[in-house]
Amino acid sequence: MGITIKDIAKLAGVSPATVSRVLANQSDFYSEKTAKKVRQAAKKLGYQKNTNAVELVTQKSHVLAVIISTIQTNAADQIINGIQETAIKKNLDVIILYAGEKNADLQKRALETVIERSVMGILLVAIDLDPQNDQLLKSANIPFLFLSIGFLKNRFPFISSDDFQVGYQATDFLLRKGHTKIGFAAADPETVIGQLRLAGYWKALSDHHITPQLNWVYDGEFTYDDGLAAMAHYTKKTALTAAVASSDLAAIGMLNQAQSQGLRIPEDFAVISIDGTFLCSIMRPQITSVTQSFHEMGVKGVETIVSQTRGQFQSRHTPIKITERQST
Amino acid sequence: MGITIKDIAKLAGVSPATVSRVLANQSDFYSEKTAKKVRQAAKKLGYQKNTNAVELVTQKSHVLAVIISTIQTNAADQIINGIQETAIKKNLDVIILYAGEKNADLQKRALETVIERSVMGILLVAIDLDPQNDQLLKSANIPFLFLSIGFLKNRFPFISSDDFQVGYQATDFLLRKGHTKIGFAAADPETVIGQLRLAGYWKALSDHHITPQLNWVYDGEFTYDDGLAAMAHYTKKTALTAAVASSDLAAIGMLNQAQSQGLRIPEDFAVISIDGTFLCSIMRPQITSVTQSFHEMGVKGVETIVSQTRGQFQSRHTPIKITERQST
DNA sequence: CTGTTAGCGCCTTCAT
DNA sequence: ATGAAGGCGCTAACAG
Repeated sequence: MGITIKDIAKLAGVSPATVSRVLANQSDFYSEKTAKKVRQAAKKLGYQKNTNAVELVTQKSHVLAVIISTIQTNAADQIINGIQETAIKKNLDVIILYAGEKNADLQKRALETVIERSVMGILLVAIDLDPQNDQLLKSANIPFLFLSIGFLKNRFPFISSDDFQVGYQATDFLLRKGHTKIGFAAADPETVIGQLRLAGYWKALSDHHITPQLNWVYDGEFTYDDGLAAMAHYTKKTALTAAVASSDLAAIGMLNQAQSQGLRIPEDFAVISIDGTFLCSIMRPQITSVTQSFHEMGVKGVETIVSQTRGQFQSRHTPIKITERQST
Repeated sequence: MGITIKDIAKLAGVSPATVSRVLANQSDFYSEKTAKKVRQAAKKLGYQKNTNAVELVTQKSHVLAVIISTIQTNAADQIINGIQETAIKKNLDVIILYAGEKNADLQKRALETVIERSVMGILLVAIDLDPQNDQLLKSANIPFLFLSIGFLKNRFPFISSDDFQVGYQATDFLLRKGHTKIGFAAADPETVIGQLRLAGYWKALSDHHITPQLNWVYDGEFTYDDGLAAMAHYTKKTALTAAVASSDLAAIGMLNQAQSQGLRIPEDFAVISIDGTFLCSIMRPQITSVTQSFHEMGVKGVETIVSQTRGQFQSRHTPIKITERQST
């Protein structure tokens, strides 16, 4: 294959060990003179270190793995940017693997890939881990952390928004705007996120002594099409004046459906979305949102992984805020 | 660290060599009986193979690396999906690395990371490689291919749309709609893509005996803000009735700017965008686009890499088509 | 400051 | 069908 330190050693007239020391910058273990010789030889030969060999012997890696579900919204980009920025500062290389959408096999495969390479840490972004993979993840003995998706009990450590608060504040905002008939659209009740947000929605309503009707909640899976369907349902079957959309894309679907039925936003119907990605600002009307701190999730995620090497991490919440735009 | 084949060998009462053969599924090299014993022991111990060791000795990898520039549009998602789907079929694992935006250092770092691990192939998606990294890429002796971004001379092999045709057909479409004063907005003249599309734009105009004025072309970098600025420029300084937007995001910027100035789309101003991602369908008005085959680029990219292991690949174009929507 | 030695975990001839 | 032995490229004591 390629050039090895032996080749360099020969050319520079030193031992492989010395070459290794120079190339690893183990300062104070060699003279500048030999160092120069070695570096020259390395460059001349076009040497590329063999990381497999290095990691095999050192039992260490400076690779941080990010396992991510198929991107639904652009939230993931922000998280990844946060990860990337922070990782660079810590001199870590990050590799990203896709694990599909609720696909246990792909999840397993991605996990195995990174575990077999004994990366120094694993960040799971927007991954709804299939329980059958729990053991695999745990037994790998590699620090890991979930981002963006939390858990009810203490299944695994995570960093996410406080999704109960997300649901609560979105609803509360609409309430304060004077709405009393408020829908909750396109969230997936099978996910922890969906459940928590729904609970927040209920609580906000109940705090205002409002009893939601059953069909105010229209389930979905956070998608554009779900938003479309939700709004069609609302206009046909309910007398709502506002709704919480489970994602930016769902909100866009709702807006488009509303528009095609001749509804004015926000006069006839107000929508607040959850996420607050750039989509909210480029749509017309611009979409009011509960804005999550995706970038910060990435930053904190890396910092947490780096901070310790063993043991469970403490789960945490990143801030959320209401960004008022034109759809409410 | 972890469990090794030696541990399994001991537990199963066989030699490490046998364990290796069983676990690598080298059929016909062992009896079913011992195989069963070995597999049982492996599972019981929670064995995870050490890929570093495997690749070190076999000098082979089944990891395909994707180096990608910071995502500007959602085109990259489609490419990655194509890559992922195809890679799975070929039993390859794919890892994705970010290389920032025109950042020679990050590019270099990403390249080194994957080269040092001697991946079996490198796909460079939307990467405008800094010339100082050319040598690194070439000398690594790893099959590679650029996706989505092409080159003028034969610098490197690539798969992309025919960007001259992209510019030509976008313009020609507007021409056939009856427009004679057509702008070309927000493309980066420093990129090959920008240059080719501009050339196509000119040619289409000249084929219709139209001489474009200098300020019909408004440079940018394919962004939303560039679209905004371009439209502001056009309405103030020109008498255009239509324009080609360099990307979906740029088109959205143009539309929003037009709307805020009270222009009707497409009656007062028509826009055709380049890319054709989902953004085109969720915007109102929906945006007519030159639609690229991003998914196919990913598929073909993997297939090409897998097809051979040495030598330069043949550059190719993937199809483009006009998708007419509401903005023209 | 530098060379020698002994592996890291695995695969792969070569024997048996 | 299985075991023993050597080595992939590199680092980390241990000597000097």
